[in-house]
Amino acid sequence: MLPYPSGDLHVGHAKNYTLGDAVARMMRMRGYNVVHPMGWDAFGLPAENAAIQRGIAPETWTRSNIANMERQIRLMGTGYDWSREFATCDPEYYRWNQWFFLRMYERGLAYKREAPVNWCPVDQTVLANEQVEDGVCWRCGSVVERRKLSQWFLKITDYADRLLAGIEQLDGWPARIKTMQRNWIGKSAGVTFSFDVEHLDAKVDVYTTRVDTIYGVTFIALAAEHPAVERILTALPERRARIEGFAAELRTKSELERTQLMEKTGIFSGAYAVNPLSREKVPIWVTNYVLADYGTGAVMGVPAHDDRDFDFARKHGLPIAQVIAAHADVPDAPLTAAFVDDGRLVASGEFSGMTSEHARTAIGEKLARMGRGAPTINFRFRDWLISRQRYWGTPIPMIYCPTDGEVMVPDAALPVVLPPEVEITGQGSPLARDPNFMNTTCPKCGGPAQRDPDTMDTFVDSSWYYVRYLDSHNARAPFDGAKVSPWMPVDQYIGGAEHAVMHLLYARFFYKFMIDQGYLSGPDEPFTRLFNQGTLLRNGEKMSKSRGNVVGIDETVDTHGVDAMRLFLLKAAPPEDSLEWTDEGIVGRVRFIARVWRACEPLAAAAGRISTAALPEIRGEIARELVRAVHTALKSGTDETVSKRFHYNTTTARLDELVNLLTAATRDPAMAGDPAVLYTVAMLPIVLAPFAPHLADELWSRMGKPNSVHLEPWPDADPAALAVSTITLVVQVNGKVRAKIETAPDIDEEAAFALASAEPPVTAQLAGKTLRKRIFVPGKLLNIVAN
RNA sequence: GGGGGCGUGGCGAAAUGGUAGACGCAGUUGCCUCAAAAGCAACCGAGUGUGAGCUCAUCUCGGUUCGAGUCCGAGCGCCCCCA
Repeated sequence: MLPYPSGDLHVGHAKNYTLGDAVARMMRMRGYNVVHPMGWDAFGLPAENAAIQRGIAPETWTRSNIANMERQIRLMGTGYDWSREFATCDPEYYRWNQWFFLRMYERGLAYKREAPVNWCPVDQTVLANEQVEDGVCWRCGSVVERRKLSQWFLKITDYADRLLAGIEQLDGWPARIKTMQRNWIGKSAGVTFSFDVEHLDAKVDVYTTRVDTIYGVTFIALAAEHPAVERILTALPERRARIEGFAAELRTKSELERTQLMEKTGIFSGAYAVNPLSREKVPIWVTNYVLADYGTGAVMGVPAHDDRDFDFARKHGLPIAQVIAAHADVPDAPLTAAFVDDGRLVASGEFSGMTSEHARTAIGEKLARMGRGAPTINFRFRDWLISRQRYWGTPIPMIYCPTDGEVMVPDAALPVVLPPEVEITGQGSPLARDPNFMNTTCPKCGGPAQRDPDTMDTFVDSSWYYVRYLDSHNARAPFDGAKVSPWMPVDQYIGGAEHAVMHLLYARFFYKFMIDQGYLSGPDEPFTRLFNQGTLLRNGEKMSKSRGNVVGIDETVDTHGVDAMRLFLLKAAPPEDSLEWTDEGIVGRVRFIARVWRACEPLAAAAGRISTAALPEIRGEIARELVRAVHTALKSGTDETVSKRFHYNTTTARLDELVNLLTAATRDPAMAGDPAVLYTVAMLPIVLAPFAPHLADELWSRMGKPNSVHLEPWPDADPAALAVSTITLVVQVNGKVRAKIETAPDIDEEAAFALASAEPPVTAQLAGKTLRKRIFVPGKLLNIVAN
């Protein structure tokens, strides 16, 4: 885990930690070597906001939050290995962010370019595409603006094919996360080809996946920022004022407004393009719904076969030419909506009559022979923009020299340390205002030079931390490949679905890079299994500070105790579901703990003297049921862990049944001193250990055991203990239950039928009917079919 | 619009083609107590019957099957992702 140290934890956080802790404890008890580390994703905006609002230095604020959160996480009884702890704001950690950046720079995977970027006006910084959700900032929710700035990017698109192909190997990941990643990467196969602009020595490249609709092009839509716009305006100066006005208005709009909210509008540029196949002249429009940095920034408008183009053509009175039909004949009725399915080509010259699929190949080849186009693979996602105009992050280790230009900070000069005393106002880049930081010397020529004033996206920090945990204190390298490789990949990753296309994509990219560079060896996917936890709700809403519905860990532990909190979080719902917090529900777990205590504590000393290596002597039915309940609970815990289903809500139900039986037995004078009772008391701490670690260890110590119960193995259930002497055989007539017979588990069909035939309800149902068939499920059911 | 998931008592849920509602919360009753709390015990889907029981019941309608909460198809509703 690498949580953000927000300061004060609520029971929603506890839900996540509790499941991981139960799994880790269970695996450890089952004999595995488990690394279960904890550290801090410590850089990020809230620390700067605290500095602005309360005048506390980001480092001070962060360190005090870490201290408090560590206290709370320890309070929860989690078994983390604290010797591996680090915070990403430690220079010993972030120097390796800088080191990775430089290695990527050397290989052309980190580059600087001016581009229209997402700008959050509230957080005063740029955002990566993954961090813009429905056009708003993922962190503060304000509408994101477009700005053109010079920024650092990591070339994640170089890994697009491998990131996509790798998803197929991730059998242990939820299908929905894999689908989200596939959609985000958004690979499409199409054709890029060019239209000539009439009377101008200019071309407009378009990319399309539907080149089969090329004869239906009735206009070309350009982004306002497209370079051809300027060429056209130079040739047609009388249009300049209107088009520049339109473009200027657009620049202030966000991507969200332009692509989804605003009506699709545009303005005729005055120029025409020539369809390379049909030689038809089509008008070129400047529009608001084509984005400059997506594809080629130009779209061929095919109103008959694209929804957006259809809307646009309707509004501006452009022709709608149908060139694909469900059948091979030309339709006579005009379209009332775009026909977006594949079909047969009509009115498409030599290609008429072909299927869409066939035509896409044929037309693509023709355009290629004409030297006008080429098949193109396009990806929806773009390179990862990592520059942030903020203070509390990893400084970008680059220097700008008037003579030598862009120069890397030499490895020996790392880390570039964040200066402690910087004024943070929330306006502009804080580091840019600090001359002591900014002014440096060029590593090449020794002359005066400037540092990069930006810091890295904090998702860089979390892209490789899981490897650092395996060699946390290495001062010479991010980690020693020989030391970490045997442990990687991570067997079980637990987290929420909110990371589907941010952290989980970045981390996969980073890991592939690390494998490629030989920093460590093994398969190039970092997380074998991923488990998505459901969210914790309160009054039907996600628990969060901003909604004001938080239930704190400290107050919950004060009132009800840690183990009760853990047990409730595990019991109330399966872990992948959302869970509604109720103050009444936890009371049930407090009662459970009290019942365990009342039943076990008086017998602990005696129980501590018996051996649990073998099953106890069974002296009666109560004893048999008790021992069976112990092993049923063991089996449930094992099954849920081995299957990776982690439905410990059902395991806690088995614990309830066990304790209910034990309570009854301890109140029964006939059971006083019974070996099965003592055996149950002795085994209970073991089956409780992963879930209620404090209660388990306290009982264990009352049993006189010198070591912790958490060093004990979790035994496999003993089949002899699970065996039953009688079963309930269900008797059905025509599929309906008519009788239940207590009988021996190994009863055969004939004997079962004989018994069933003696049951009055069965006889009544069979009266006057002919037997057709018998279905016998040994040990379970007999179904008699008759009519 | 496309793709995916979900729909079970008053509530959280269980049941991976074989007794629907385990376990817990809330509730009802009894024991204990001067009394209350706690604890312990019993009940706790609906209808009907004195009762053993019978009938109905897992969003709706179909289908497959000896048997469907579970598998298949259509619809309704909610949630998520992509447009």
